[in-house]
Amino acid sequence: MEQINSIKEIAQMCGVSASTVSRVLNGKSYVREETRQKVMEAVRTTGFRPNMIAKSLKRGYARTICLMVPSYGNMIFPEIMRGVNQVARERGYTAFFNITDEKMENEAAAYDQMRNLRVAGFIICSAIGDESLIYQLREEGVPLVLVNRFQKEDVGRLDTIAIDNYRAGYVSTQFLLRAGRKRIAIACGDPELDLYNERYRGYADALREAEIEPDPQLVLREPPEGQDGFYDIVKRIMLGEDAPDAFFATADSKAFVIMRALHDLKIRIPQDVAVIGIDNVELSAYMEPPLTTVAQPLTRMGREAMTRLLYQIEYKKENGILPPPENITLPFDLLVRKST
Amino acid sequence: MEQINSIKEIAQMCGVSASTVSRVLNGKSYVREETRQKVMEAVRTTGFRPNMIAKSLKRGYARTICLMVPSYGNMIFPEIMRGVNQVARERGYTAFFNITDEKMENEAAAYDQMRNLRVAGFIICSAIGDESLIYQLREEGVPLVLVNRFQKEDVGRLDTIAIDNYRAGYVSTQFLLRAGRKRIAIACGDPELDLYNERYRGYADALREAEIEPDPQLVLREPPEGQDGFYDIVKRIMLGEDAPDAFFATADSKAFVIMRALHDLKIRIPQDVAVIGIDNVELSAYMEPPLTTVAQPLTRMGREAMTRLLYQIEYKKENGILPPPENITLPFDLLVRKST
DNA sequence: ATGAAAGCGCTAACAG
DNA sequence: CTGTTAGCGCTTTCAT
Repeated sequence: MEQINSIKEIAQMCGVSASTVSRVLNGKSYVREETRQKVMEAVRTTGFRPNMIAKSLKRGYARTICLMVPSYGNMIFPEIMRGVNQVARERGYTAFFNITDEKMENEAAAYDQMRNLRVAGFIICSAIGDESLIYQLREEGVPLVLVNRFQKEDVGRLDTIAIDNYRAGYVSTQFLLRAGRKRIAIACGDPELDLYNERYRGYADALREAEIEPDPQLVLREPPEGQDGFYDIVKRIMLGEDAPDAFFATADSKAFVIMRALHDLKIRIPQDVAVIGIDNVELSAYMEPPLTTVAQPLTRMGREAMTRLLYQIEYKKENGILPPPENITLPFDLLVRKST
Repeated sequence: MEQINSIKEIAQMCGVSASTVSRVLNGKSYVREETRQKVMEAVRTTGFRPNMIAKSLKRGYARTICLMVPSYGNMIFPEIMRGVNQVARERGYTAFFNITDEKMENEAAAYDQMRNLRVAGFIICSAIGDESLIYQLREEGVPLVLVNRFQKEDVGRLDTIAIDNYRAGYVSTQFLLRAGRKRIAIACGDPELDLYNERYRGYADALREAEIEPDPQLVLREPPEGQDGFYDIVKRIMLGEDAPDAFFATADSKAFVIMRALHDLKIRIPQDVAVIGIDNVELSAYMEPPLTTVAQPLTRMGREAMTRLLYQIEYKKENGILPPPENITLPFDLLVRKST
């Protein structure tokens, strides 16, 4: 059983033409049952593998997509990847990944390389910075979906998937308030990421609604070169006057750092200070105490993103253009655990 | 600036032949500087993208590789992926990923699909179970590297990368012993995974060397359907007589569960019971208390795996066959933190 | 129902 | 230094 690498060789074995083999393999056209059997048999015994590269060349694009991920930092991306991968597999697609390490130059290089590979589309958790590359893609008619990270201006112009980050911030803060917390600090994320600004807005609004004016002292921003992120900041603020009695971390990963600092200060959670996060990455439940958090449906986000991307791809094939952008907002869950 | 999709169109624009354009693009052959300029100019202004699919078809395989990952469960895989991705990018390759969710059927399907895509090779963290598929690949001359998960029999037959798991188990246990712990329980991993058996062997040998006969009571095995893994087991053993004074978790993820159980029992770590893990995933440092662990160089493992895979690919191109297998053992570090 | 031929975009002899 | 030709494996008219 030597290496058979082409439809043509199968054809010769069966005494038919390559087109016939192609037809039985794709089942698109009628073939006499007898020849069909014969071909199938040859395919089976030789272990023939259809060459997807050749198919892609003919088709003009590959049944592959690219997933762009900024980092593995806060552990939300593996779960998104998982969802993407599931749907891709179900639909005969394969996913490339690119971890950009939060560098736009890496992301740009990846777009280039991926487009040369004629991927059918992109699922993007973009590095922080300029979005013009993404608009350029869209203008050129490249199917793409932004997950989680996008700007307000993108709504209506690009396809997006996320939770309602404003609500998430609002709900978390309100929950803390209702639990009787008065001085709630917020650990903000990068202000270049709109999702964090939204979460802040929700926080501020919840506070005002409770007739508390947000205290600038309690609005914590990560230092640019922040090795340990909020660690030092938390220590400082807790040692000062008017220390907060709760922290709203705009991401679980930030909550972990905060809890670390609190533990090191021998401050009890939640008796002295409550902590709430957003994400619900897997390990949140294993923190001490287990972290109360707003759960994002991460794997589902990946699934929906891939599903939507495939819709775009198919729509474009039929209509020649991308469908109007759709902005999907997924529901979230407040998971009350022991840190509040 | 209309869409230019082929070298041929560039050629026409410049009044040269396609081969000339190919030559300047690949810089493999001499071209008159003047024509070179002209072509480059045309390429630049048209935004021409060389079609990698066509190149792959010509070459016979694609400059892509496939990374097979069983799950995102214990968080070691994202870091491996990162290393793979880095080297791939440096070397003009792109990586597909497949998350098999620990199901061999998914893995098998992925091998098929990937081979149809003519990937140049595989980096494999295999699902638990039959390895015959992998041997079949090797026999067919497919470049591949196993990372972390492999059997003793694979050594000398397949390319592998891992730490010395026996030593890791030995060192962890010895460390606990030297810290004065007497009754050290071990949380074993799936016995189908040799790396866990090795870690166990190291544990047992360290114990014997200290003239302690391993107590079967203290050898903890995860129940097959273990939702919460070791959670219940730890609770039970701690409540019984002769409770252990230390836990050696054969993976950080297991240590997290153990610590959770201990906290819930109000048992103090490390005063009452010490805990040590293996892996050093990012969050280990944020546990309460921070987890002492044997650090695997995960990103480096990914880098080395990709590097080795590329070596295999190149070797095979030159010699027609795979190089003799190499088994790479990477050094690890004992990171002493507060849980011991 | 099937075959012949052309072509997807590129590279690699082979000529000149 | 450059052009011509053939072919990588497959699909797709267009005939028959």
